[in-house]
Amino acid sequence: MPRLADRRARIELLRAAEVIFTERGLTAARVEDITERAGVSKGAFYLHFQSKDDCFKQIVETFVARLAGCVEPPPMLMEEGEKGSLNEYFKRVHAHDIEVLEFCWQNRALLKMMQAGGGGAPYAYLIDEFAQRVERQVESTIRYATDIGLYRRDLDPSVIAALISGAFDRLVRKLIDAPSRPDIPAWCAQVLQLFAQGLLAPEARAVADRAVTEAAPHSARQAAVDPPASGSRGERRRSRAKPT
Amino acid sequence: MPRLADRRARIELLRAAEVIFTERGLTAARVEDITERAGVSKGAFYLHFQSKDDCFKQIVETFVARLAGCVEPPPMLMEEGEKGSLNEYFKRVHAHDIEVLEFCWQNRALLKMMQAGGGGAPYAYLIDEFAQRVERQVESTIRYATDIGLYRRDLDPSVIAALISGAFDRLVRKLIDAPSRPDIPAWCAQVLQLFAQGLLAPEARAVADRAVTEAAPHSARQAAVDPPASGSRGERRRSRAKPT
Amino acid sequence: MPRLADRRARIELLRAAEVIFTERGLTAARVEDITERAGVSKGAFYLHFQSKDDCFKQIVETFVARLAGCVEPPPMLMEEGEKGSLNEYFKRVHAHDIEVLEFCWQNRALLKMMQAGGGGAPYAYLIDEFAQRVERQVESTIRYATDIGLYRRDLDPSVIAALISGAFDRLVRKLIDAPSRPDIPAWCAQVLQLFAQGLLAPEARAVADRAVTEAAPHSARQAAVDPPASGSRGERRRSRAKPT
Amino acid sequence: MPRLADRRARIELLRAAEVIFTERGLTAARVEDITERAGVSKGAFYLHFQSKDDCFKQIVETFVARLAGCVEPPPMLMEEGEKGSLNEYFKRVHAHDIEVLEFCWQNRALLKMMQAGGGGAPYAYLIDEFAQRVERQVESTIRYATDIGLYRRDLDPSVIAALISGAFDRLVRKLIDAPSRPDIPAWCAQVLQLFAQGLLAPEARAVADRAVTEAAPHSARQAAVDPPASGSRGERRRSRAKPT
DNA sequence: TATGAATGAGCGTTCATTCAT
DNA sequence: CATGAATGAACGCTCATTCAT
Repeated sequence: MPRLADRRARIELLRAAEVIFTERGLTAARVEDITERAGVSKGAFYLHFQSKDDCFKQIVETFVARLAGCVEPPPMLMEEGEKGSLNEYFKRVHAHDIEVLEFCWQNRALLKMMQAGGGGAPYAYLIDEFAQRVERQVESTIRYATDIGLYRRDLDPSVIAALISGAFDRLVRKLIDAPSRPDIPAWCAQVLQLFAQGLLAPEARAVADRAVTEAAPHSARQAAVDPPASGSRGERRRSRAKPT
Repeated sequence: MPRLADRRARIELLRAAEVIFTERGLTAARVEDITERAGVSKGAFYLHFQSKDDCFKQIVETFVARLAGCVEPPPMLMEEGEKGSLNEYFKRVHAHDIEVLEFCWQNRALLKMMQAGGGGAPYAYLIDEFAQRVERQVESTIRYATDIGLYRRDLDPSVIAALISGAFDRLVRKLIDAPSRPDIPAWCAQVLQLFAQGLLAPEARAVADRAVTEAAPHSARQAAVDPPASGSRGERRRSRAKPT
Repeated sequence: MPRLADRRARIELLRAAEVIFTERGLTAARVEDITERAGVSKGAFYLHFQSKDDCFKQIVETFVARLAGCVEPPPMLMEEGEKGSLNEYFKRVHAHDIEVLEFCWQNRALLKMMQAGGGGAPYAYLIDEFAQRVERQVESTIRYATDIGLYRRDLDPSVIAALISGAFDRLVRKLIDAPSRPDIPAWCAQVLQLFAQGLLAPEARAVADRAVTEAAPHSARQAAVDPPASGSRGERRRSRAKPT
Repeated sequence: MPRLADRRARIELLRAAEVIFTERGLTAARVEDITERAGVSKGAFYLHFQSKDDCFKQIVETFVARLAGCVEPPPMLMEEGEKGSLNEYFKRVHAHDIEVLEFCWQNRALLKMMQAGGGGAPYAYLIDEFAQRVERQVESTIRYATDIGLYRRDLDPSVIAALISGAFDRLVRKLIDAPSRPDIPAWCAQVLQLFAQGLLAPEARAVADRAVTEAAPHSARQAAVDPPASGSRGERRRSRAKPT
């Protein structure tokens, strides 16, 4: 038998590549930087990847797929109705937001690379595509909520979707740039707080009142100060993670 | 003082460099691409710039400075008070937003490059710095508005600032990716509509009611449908343009 | 104006490339060997050639074309007939052979490279093609001469063409390997002497008698010994210069 | 003594190497190509050969030795004299030619490689050396035949030897490029036919008449047409198999 | 012995920068 | 000032060879 395939090599290479691509971008990253960091020879790189581009693509595509899987979970839209269900819905949204941010936190190195536009033009599409997919997702949710009378009718779903997903995007950036793990649930509560009011139709506001606050009560940081403050909320499918 | 020939060459080079850097990023852009496009010799490039990096830096720094100048204009914070002044304030904010977006539209090529992370890691700081400056600006505005009782107290200014500037950032991206000039005032109206409700304190909402809708009445796209929809608003100092 | 294009560079590169390719073959030759020898930088090589292969191809193709031009000259086939014309024909053939060998002598470096199979498989076709073209040329001449009764009918033109062109090929090799310029006319006379007898039909031999000896009288080396020896000849159009 | 597995591997490697070297030449052939084709591991290659060059050398030297053994067999020069012996001699010569061509046909793959200059300059000597050895052999035979009055005195043995061995060389090339086994005896008959006339001294021609035709009667292709055609022959020791 | 993963020297090519004109 | 030929450091990738298993 040949020398046992060093299973660590591939993993070390991927880890090193993530870091190097993150630090320098695709073009400026040198294969040798990666192999040096991985502690393997230059040749070993080509045992695992066809080319530098291939390595980059593998990393990014794999990650985008995972990220999409994490973000996408159709947020089981609210089944209109009783106050209780709205409350439940907010809870689910909040939980999902937390999940997404947790995932981003775990993968902050890669996200940084992608945000840094690491691949240059030829790979930017991967990132833009993802961002747009999320944006469209948000948009369709808004349309639905508007149709059932939950959201205000004077909102342009396409513009609002951009604003919401952009907001969430920035939150992710803030997250991955944080030196130490922030209070993610609190952040997510802020997201709910901010958008609930802006989105809900006047009628809904009355009904949904409190729902938001109840859904995200642990708002650690900003101390659930003002109980009367909130207002309901019906959605906010913010998601977003994308970068660049 | 250099001759005319000089200035022409320099300008052509800068224009060409913008395009090439935009298309390929700093590393992948070749000096020859730039000089070819500019219609000058390769040597001429070094008559005007110390190096490729220098050229890139000049372009980006100049632009960031201009952008900052455009965005910054002290937001003449509201001088608390009468309803009228709040209305006035919203009008000013709206006008300013439009100005910023117009500027971005004019310079969309450069913005694209910057968003694409064109310079790679070594220059990302330029962009991040700008983004952070805007974010801090928004944050301090929020703090002020909170202090004077205009904004809800249960908001974490740092998180909210991120969300707002991220939202605006994404709007700018949407703008510069648009194939043809969109209805910028309408977009800005949407921004006001969305955030006003979420930010204002319950007390203020009553007072400021309508102010938003009045401030941005031409909301072309989303047809100022729902009059009762809005609510006042006190701020939103979002701005932001940054990328990457 | 830019530095004057060093017209010598290209020429030096071609000369150096000839030598290096000759010494090592296409694959083993290093671009740096060539540029070093030419006294220019490695980069300069790519100012004149697209790639190493391109350089090789240029050299070989150019040369093959010139060689073909030199060899081809339709040998104005004999217009059957009187002894005199046959004599004339031999003279022309002899003169043409000399011309071809002279050309080969002038370009012996290149020929060596080609004979050495310098280009490896991917370029061998250039050489084989040339060899085959010449062989077919010889073959059709033989057929013609056989048809008009000049050559023996018991010869297989395809086999004989191979033998004759192979013989000439080897002569060329001997020539280009010679340390100093040999007596080319004498060599060519030998060619005539050898093949005339073997090719001519018995009838023609009587008629053509002497023609060969008269056509190439200066047979320096082998001292025109035996006048009665020879016999006429009607052909020998072998030519050929070499392949692979 | 190595085991069976050994021998099998070695043989497979040699067979594969022959093919690969033939197809690509020494430099361009990759060890992996060879081991893949042989169905063994890359490491196995170095169990049998010191290096790629060593493998190439072994193949070529072995083959050249075998080829030399096949070609060389002193052609038991004619023992001057009676007509009968001349006839016999031609028969032996013809038989030997056939043998050589048969050998070449069997080993056409290797011959192709060698002709293609497979080894590049560093190994061309192997081939050139062989060609020269054959040429010298032919030359000395010619001298001998000239001395005993069999051949014309006006031939330059060195030049004629080149022509004859070159002719035979080309015949071998034609042979090994043939898609299917040609009529080797017929080809050899052509060789005799062509050179007999050109080489024999006038005196000998009368004596030896017919000998050639009788020696190679099966001249299938060119149908032993012309009985009066030939003339005797005393030599032709051409052989030769190839060079670079 | 056989395997094939690992190594690293080596080479083709690119391109920022220089400089003779 | 302008030009573009020349330079050479740098980098992606290949592949002969080694060696742990």
